Amino acid sequence: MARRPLTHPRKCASQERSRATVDALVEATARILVSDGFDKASTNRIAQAAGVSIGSLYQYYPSKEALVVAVIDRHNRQLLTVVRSALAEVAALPLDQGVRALVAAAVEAHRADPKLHRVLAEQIPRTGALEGVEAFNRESYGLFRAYLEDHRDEVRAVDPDLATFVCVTSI
Amino acid sequence: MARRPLTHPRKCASQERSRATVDALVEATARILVSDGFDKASTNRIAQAAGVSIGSLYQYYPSKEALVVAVIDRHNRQLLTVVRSALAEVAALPLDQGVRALVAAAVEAHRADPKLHRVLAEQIPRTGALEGVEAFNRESYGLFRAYLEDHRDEVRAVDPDLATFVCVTSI
DNA sequence: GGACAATACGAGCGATCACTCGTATTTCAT
DNA sequence: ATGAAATACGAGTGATCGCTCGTATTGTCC
Repeated sequence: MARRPLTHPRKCASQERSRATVDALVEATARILVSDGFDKASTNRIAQAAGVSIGSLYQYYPSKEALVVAVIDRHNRQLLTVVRSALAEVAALPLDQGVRALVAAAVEAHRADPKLHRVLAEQIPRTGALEGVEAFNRESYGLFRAYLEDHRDEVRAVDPDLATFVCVTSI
Repeated sequence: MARRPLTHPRKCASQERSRATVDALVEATARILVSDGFDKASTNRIAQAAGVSIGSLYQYYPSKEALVVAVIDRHNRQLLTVVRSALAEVAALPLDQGVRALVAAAVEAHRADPKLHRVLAEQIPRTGALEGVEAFNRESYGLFRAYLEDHRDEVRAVDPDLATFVCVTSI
């Protein structure tokens, strides 16, 4: 049977030292993905850029795909905290101002590293990291939905949140 | 000095046989680019898919990039004939109907092989095929501009053509 | 039919890839 | 202090990459 490459971390880092190693690996992976793209991001180069031996890399991630998935997860977590805090800040504002502020925040968030977002989005199908991404989308959707229902003044449809995310994502 | 890879065909095919070889190579390159993407499209596999030896491939194209450029050029030529005939068909219509028909034609044209278009667009910067693409854009722009000036009824700006192309392209 | 160019062929080269494994070093509970 | 577990290391493996080059085949012209 054709084995699809493993995409889960191999072991969790229990000591301080190894946690630093894992962080360096994920960070270096993101950096190389941005500067060179997925296929030029060889495991050897990632390890070198992270200041970590190739052996240590494979001690924590069983494949190149697993590393990319780790970057995707981290990116999702970061985005989610941004979304959460943005919605919290806006919760009390009237809807039109609130939406305006949210769009501004989203654009700002994506201006941080649009290229990373693009590269990661391209690799989602290849790595099969759909579950995590969908969880992210579900939570964002739920939060925004709650915000909308708190301000059920001028509700036209419940689609706009999705539309907004699609737009921002494709930027 | 760092040599950038050559992107021009190595020699022109003078006999019938070799023209068939070149056609098969470009066709196979397009097919593999669509199905597997740029980096999985190895020259060995392209040659095999074209039913051509690897040696013959390098007799006509000095590099993998040159092959991709050939595919881009062919794609541009095909698109240009579509644009030309669409504008010719629409020349007599009033502006609003004409634009509508043009947009429909553009969408239809891109539905033919959107994935090829996407892959090629991604490789344009890497291959430096900008000249040809810009020539294509210039000609399209010129043709559309002429159409607009023939119907200078409701002209708001001359930008719309560019905007239209950007939109359609990104689809 | 003979000579010469055009075309086609594919084994193979060096580089790089993702990845393994045996070994050295560090951490930490005892 | 000590021994086991955790961590780090990097040379090395087989596969594949882009690409070269010597050779065989086909077409053209006299």
